Parts: sequence; structure tokens; C-alpha cells
Amino acid sequence: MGATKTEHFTGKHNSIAILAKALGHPARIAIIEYLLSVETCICGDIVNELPLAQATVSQHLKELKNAGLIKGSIEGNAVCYCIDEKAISRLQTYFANISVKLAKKKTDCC
Amino acid sequence: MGATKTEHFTGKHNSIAILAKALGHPARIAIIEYLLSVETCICGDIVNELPLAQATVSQHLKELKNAGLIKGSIEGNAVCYCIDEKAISRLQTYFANISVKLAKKKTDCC
DNA sequence: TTTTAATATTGCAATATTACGATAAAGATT
DNA sequence: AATCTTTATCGTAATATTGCAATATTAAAA
Repeated sequence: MGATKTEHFTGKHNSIAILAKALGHPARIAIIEYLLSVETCICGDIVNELPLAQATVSQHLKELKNAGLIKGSIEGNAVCYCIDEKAISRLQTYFANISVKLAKKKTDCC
Repeated sequence: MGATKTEHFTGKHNSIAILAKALGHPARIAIIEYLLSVETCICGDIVNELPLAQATVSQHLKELKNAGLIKGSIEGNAVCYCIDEKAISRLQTYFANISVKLAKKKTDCC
């Protein structure tokens, strides 16, 4: 026990959960917002922006990247990170759909 | 170490992260989708729907409730759970705003 | 080529999450 | 009242996450 029973859920449920989980930490939300606010996006800037050690920030960046929320391209000896629009778009669509479905429900039971 | 340094981040970042984190598990996504798909929403049904023990489902429901994503009202000896539209609406707005900001950015650096 | 700068990785401690059986609590049914 | 049904909570084991210092890696600069 202890591990998420991933294999018992649908691919759709898992893939949304992976995106949500990656955003489930304030540092990673802060990274996304920072990437959104700047034109140049170098990792060093992100480290300076966050109240965490370089190693920790690097780890958070890795998780965002694994989830597909950001992409990184090597730029000399620095790395240029930026948001992957497709992932954000998927989330936007997902929550918009839920909103529409909720609006259509007549019974507001609670 | 080990605990999230919540106090070092803004209230906004934390509150979005709390919502995202609550959705960061396939079982909890499955619960949201199930609540969306039914009119009557009794906890027992949710337990039957998920490949997890009753205690585990109850725990996931608690987390969704703590995050503000669902509300529960006592209905006899059962509990009627349903989605809290405000939370979904907040997420929808959040990702829509990001999408808009991304579209406005000229430089697509990666 | 040594040195410097920027990131990533490793190793580890602290803490959190996931899952479930057992049990408790509280209303419904008999 | 005794029992059943439904949901919550407790205790505990397994696993994952968070955070950082130390170190590795890799490219630029001197």
C-alpha cells in the first residue's frame, strides 16, 4: 500500500490528475506565473525569484516538465524554460466543460 | 525539511495550488466526474463506482471537501455530496487567464 | 586549459500521502 | 431495544514528496 493505484483508473482521469498534481504546489504555481510574466525565461531568474534553494527549484522545474506543463531548451550554458500552451489549453477546456455541465444540471441538491 | 514552505508563497499561489493538489489524484478526478454525471449523489454510490476501499474513498472525499471542491449535506444516514461550482469556476477563470496572457505574448521562445 | 557560471543530480532527513482493515458513530429499520 | 446501513475515523504500513547541501556536468569566459 501507499502507492497510487494508477492502473485502476482511466487514462483520461490519470492524465488530468498528472497535470493537476504538477500544479499542486505553490512553488510550481509561482514558476508558471513567473514564466508568464517575463519575455526572457532563464532558469537562473526563476531561482532568484523563489524562496527555495537552487536544487529544490531545479526539482520543481523537472516535475513541471515531466507533466508536460513547461518545455526547456538549452541556450548556451543556461536553459530557457517556457509554458507549454497545449497543457494549459487542456486544463482550460477541461474546467470549461465541467462548468457547462454543471450549468445544465437542474437539480442543485446541496 | 520535507514540509511545503507554504508561508513563503502568496495567498493566491497557495489557494490555486490547494485546488490543483486536491485534483491531483485520479480517484478524485473520478469522483468529480461521477458527481457530474449523476443527479442523485450519495456517497455509497461513489464507493461502488471506485476501485478502492470505503475508508479510502471517504478519505478522498474529505480532501476534496477540505479544498472546497465539493460540499456534503447529511441526508438521513447517508451523505449527499456535490461539486462546489465556485471552485470549478475559479479554476476555469485561472486557466482562461493564462491562455489569454500566453496568446498575447509575442516571443515564443521555446 | 584553467576558471567561472548555470543547471542537474545524488543522497539523505523530515514530512505527507495513499491505502486498507478494524472500529466507531449515528440514523433507519425491524 | 436490537440490528442494519451508511459514512467517518483510527491505526498502521508502504510509498511519495519536499527541501537542501554537496557534488557532478557542461558550456562560456578568461
